[in-house]
Amino acid sequence: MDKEQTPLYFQFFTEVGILNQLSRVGFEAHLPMGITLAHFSVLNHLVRLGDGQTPLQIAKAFQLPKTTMTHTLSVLEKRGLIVMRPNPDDGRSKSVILTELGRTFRDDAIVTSTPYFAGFAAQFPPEKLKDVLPLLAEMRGFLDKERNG
Amino acid sequence: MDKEQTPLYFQFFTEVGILNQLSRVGFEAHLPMGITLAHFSVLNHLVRLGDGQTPLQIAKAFQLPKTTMTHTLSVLEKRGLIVMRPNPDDGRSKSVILTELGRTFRDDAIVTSTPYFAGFAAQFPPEKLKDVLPLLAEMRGFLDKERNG
DNA sequence: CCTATATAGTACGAAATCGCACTATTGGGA
DNA sequence: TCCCAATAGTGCGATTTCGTACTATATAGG
Repeated sequence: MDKEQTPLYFQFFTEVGILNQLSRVGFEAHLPMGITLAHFSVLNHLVRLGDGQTPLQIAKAFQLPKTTMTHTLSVLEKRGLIVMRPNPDDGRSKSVILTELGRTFRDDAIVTSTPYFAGFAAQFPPEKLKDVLPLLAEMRGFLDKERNG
Repeated sequence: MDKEQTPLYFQFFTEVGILNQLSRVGFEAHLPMGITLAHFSVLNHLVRLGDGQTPLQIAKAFQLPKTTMTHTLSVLEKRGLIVMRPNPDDGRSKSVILTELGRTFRDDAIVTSTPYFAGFAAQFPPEKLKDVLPLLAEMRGFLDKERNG
């Protein structure tokens, strides 16, 4: 790699970090007090891909350490948004199940945050996102592969 | 906004979050134990834009709360990478100065992390980054503006 | 000049993040 | 069958993040 290019890559990841920071804070402003993006993301993930997954599967989906997921899930369970059942297929494992409250909570959060996304969408139409999403996903895949192998 | 589009925006910000997560962990693996991306970013910022800035200026540059920056700077000072001087122009404020150790530490970190970026650069050449950087910067600007007013 | 309001930084406490070490369980050989 | 290495989850402690409230200083308006 040309040495001159290094700052460009720093800048790119810095920009990604700030974008993440800003979008997180903006979105959390539309969530009920005490609910973080991490909490919502897990609920959303379970609704989209189906519940019954193990904590480790969820942790891997977000590229987070399993201890972080243990903590997040314990908060969600304390709030009655999920329940943790023993995994019938594996005695070491658990099965994360959405409660009815968790499901409606997720749906409500999407509704209340719609204005936030609408403002953003007015400025950045879907086509623009679709242009860059494949690249971001490819980068994610590359870094993921590099991390594991 | 078309309601059908909401998941696209969720997906976009989720992808940004995971990318941030992966790049942070990957980069921190090349930093000395106990040094985080947040620490390095501040040092890098001071080298690039010049030191003598106030804590609040730095916090704003990264869109972080000033209390977070107070903590980060206290760690950097404890490690001898910066010094905090009173700001001669404003008695309420401080002036963040790089030490020689801080400067060389930053330079060394860039060197040791070069292989990490080289692998990434081989897969994603500079042109690809330059294609998306303006859009990301525009998004950052929009969210920043929305946040403040 | 004086007062009120705004601003810079910090102390503090709560929550999130995460590495390490531990337990329980599994599953693949000897 | 019996190990034993690998895996899932958690307890614990250190660090980071960040909101609230506070102190000190600056600045504008009367």
